[in-house]
Amino acid sequence: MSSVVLTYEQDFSLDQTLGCGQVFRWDRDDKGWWHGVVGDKVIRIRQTGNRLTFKGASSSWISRYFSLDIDLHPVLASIDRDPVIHAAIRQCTGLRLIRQPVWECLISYICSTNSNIPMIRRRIANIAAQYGKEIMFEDKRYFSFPDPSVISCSDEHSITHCKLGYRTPYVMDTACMISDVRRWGDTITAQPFGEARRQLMKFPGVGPKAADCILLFAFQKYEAFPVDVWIRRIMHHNYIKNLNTASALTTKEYDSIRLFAKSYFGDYCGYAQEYLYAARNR
DNA sequence: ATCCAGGAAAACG
DNA sequence: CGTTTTCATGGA
Repeated sequence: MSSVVLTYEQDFSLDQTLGCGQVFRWDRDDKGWWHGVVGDKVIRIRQTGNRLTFKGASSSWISRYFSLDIDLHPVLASIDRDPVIHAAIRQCTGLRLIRQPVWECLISYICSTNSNIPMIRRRIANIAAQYGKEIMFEDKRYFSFPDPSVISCSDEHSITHCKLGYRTPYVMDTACMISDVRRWGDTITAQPFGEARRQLMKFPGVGPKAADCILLFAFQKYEAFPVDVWIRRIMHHNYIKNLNTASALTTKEYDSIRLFAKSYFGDYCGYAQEYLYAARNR
């Protein structure tokens, strides 16, 4: 078991960060221990005050995954522009955007459409149990998230156990597109925001919302501002009064919301989005 | 039964 | 081009 002591500048909350809905493979027990699978690692971690205690990964890995290397104060100061976002920041103190593995994040948000978080979690767990490698950790079984080639080479029948619904062909076809491209994520990382977004949206099942989530959670492109039904409501209620929320969210309205957010909150509007989302109704 | 959930694609005018 | 319908699943 290793531990690191957080400095004041790091201002980190493990519970806020893992519980806000940005990631789907972590669970918290009643004693405050979190267990999660990231890549082929199983990690056990807990926070007591300013100390993180964990096993399953190195200190440098933990620091990078949870973005502890980023000074949060100037980020939050830049988005803290009004009482609404200010209250959300105070309510969710220590929430950080983590660095997710890109391939798993891509599939996760393809699986997220028109669903609630428990359903998304179940689908991803099903995919890992069906195709991942078994990992024993403290006498319990966990499953890594499978590589693209494992899914693309599988038969059509086995994936039906994952209960992906109409998303099944999206996941299969995306796996096929990725499986023969080595380190495809590097090409996305190298692109500026707009071009990276367009390239992500070429994958079947990836529209504006999924692309923005992937850019934010896996590629650290903090100018992304994902607009889901919750964020749309929050923005309508607090920032943009003349939205017609009775009808479906069109591409034009989606862009008007995210571009407003970009100009209003600035280059870290993605952080504003996540604080507003995390503070939605708790 | 009806509606909703971190939407996207296809079909329709 | 913008708008409407369909898609599969499970919980409330």
